[in-house]
Amino acid sequence: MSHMEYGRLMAVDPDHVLRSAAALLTHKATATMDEVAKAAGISRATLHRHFAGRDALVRALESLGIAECEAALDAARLDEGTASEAVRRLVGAIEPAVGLLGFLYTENQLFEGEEQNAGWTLIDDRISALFRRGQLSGEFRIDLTPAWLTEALYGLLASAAWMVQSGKGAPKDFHYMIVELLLGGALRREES
Amino acid sequence: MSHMEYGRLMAVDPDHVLRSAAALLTHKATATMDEVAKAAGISRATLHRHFAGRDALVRALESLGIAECEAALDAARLDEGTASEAVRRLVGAIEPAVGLLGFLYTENQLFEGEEQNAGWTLIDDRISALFRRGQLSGEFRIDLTPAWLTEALYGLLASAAWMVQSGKGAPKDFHYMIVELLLGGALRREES
DNA sequence: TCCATATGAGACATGAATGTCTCATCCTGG
DNA sequence: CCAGGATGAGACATTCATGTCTCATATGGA
Repeated sequence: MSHMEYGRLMAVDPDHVLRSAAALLTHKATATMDEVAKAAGISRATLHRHFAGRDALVRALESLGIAECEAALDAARLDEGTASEAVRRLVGAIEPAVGLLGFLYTENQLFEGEEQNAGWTLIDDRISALFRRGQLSGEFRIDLTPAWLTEALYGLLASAAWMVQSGKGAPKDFHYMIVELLLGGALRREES
Repeated sequence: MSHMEYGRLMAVDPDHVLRSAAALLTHKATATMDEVAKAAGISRATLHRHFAGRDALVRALESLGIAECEAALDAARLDEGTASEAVRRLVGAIEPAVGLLGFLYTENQLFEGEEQNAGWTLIDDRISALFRRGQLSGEFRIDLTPAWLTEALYGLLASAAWMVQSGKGAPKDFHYMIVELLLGGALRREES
């Protein structure tokens, strides 16, 4: 289990370290390796034994983020039911990961020079496919590309997460805000 | 004029320096003071004479971003015509500033510890007032708060800017993508 | 012409984060 | 009980961005 206490001299659980780092870096992206280590309850030396530097740590966090996204995509069962229903399930499933995703998004270190991790492309493709399915079924309008709808979903997730984190919005409204705006837009309708 | 050439030993235009810095930091947020100086065509010493450190430079950029936002709000004439028309004008007017805004958004240094610049609150309030006006006039739905619509606009601006910058979308579609999704949503309508 | 000013170039010190290392200590399995 | 392994604590050097300083030079005004 991942909630056990880690007293001193107990074997380190790399996954526990990663999640502690994610929780810390989510609201303090400039935290030092020492702070990350303290947040995980281990020493800086041990942290460095498991992750050979800040760069490796960020890369590991990226892999964790990709894994959580893929898990959310699986859990949302994007192929079942209407596309709208699938979008609603997706937003709900991905909500626990938005903090980590927001950190990774601002970590421009990941995009400097080298090509981005192929895992993100896979995720983009799966979400784009969902929107395309909705277009083919007649649910979604076709003048907005699936790629844009995907990016827009990311942006709305980030905005809603920011609202909740800054206290300007209630966590219970997170799902409703995103889905309603993404699917319905701001304009008032006479009747649907 | 702001497009003149700055040869050596010519008096420095602080505004030109700021805009060069904004252009550079927009696509390389970790640029050093030396790179910023070179991008502006001046020496690091002179840069430091005008902005006493990176912190001051970022603060100045924040002020510039606020000023550009306010100018966009003025140019968009949010009180005239329908709220939808005002939103369209706003997106068009703020488009040139999205790069700088994106940089400032990821510069979490601005929000660590101290209170955020009151200028942002003013801007938030003006945009929120626009959405509230649309709700009172019956144009916009009332189950989405003005605060959320404002944040959502920010998120969509950032997403669209990212798409354009990464080459996944055409600059000419910037305005259409944002306005159509924000106002109309993804769902297909029979007729409006 | 002459002087004040601003700039460019570069040296230098500082501070912070990082990477590396050693050593004592404590678990855990045999 | 003992040996191997992992950890915590801390010292140490390195790197890099930054802040500060000096000096030579060129510009522009008096």
